[in-house]
Amino acid sequence: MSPTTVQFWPVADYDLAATLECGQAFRWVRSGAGWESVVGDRWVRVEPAPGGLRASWMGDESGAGGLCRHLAADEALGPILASFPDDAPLRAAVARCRGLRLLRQDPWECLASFICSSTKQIVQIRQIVALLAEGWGAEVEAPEGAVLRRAFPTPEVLASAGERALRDCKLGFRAPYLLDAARRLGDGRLDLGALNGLDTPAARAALMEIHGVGRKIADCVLLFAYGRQDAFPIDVWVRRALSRLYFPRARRLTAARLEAFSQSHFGPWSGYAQQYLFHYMRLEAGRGELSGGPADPAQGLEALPGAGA
DNA sequence: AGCCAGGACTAAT
DNA sequence: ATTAGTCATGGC
Repeated sequence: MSPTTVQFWPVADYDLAATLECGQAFRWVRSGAGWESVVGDRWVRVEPAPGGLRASWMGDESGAGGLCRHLAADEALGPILASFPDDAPLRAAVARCRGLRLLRQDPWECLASFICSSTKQIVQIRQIVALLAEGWGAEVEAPEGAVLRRAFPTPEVLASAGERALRDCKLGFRAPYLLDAARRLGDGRLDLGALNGLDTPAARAALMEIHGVGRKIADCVLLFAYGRQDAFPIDVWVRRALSRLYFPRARRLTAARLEAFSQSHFGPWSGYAQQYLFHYMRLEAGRGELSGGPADPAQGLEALPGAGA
């Protein structure tokens, strides 16, 4: 059995490695010259091709539009990068990972994944998400030799999973958090579709009603699943980037100060700028080792350009 | 062996 | 309104 549909999308400025391995999504695995995953209920493979991307998947052509939008291969990146403030940190970040794009993810999968993410390394988040899919995901049609063959579990099936079973997926103290989210979707206390009709502060507040979802995780969901560019997740890496690159002399930076700066400095595509800074910081500090992270994050940052340079 | 990880919650100032 | 302690787990 082999993929039944192959599609080419012409697109400039698309870096698959940066896009699929920058820590916004956790179910893409390298496969030869490309990557494979399960998007929705469809097994998918994507690889770079001259002048664009080549995608293949199981099933007919009906999924083409959705997959193209999911990958943000229908969006021109040039105007986005041109909107960034012309400062040294962003020039360096864009030079390092130009072609990184923000995916348009499924809200539930994104929310559940980032609930699993708190104080976890990206490699561990990937492992947790894989265990959840193996345990409760529906099988999908996949070619011979495919690594991923299950969809991400629905909220209904996870709501019925016991906390004990979830803890066995390395979730630890996050297990009841994930259960709370799944149950709120199941009984209608939270409607992820309805968030589209809310402004970002209201949508953020709705997400933060979930036990285990604070400002940072809510902003990840708003940016990665809802495309809200006014969501600017500040985690340890982004905090490090803002402190080191934009406030090198400040002794103590409050969260409120960083938030105000993030909202005022980066322009209409600030969410994109955030992800460029995040990925750039990890590339530099980790010297290319994306999965494990650096032994000493403080090392190797002296050469990074600051805003005043 | 000790520190860190795409945090958030709770209780105590 | 800030701050410390706590929560699992694994990589380095």
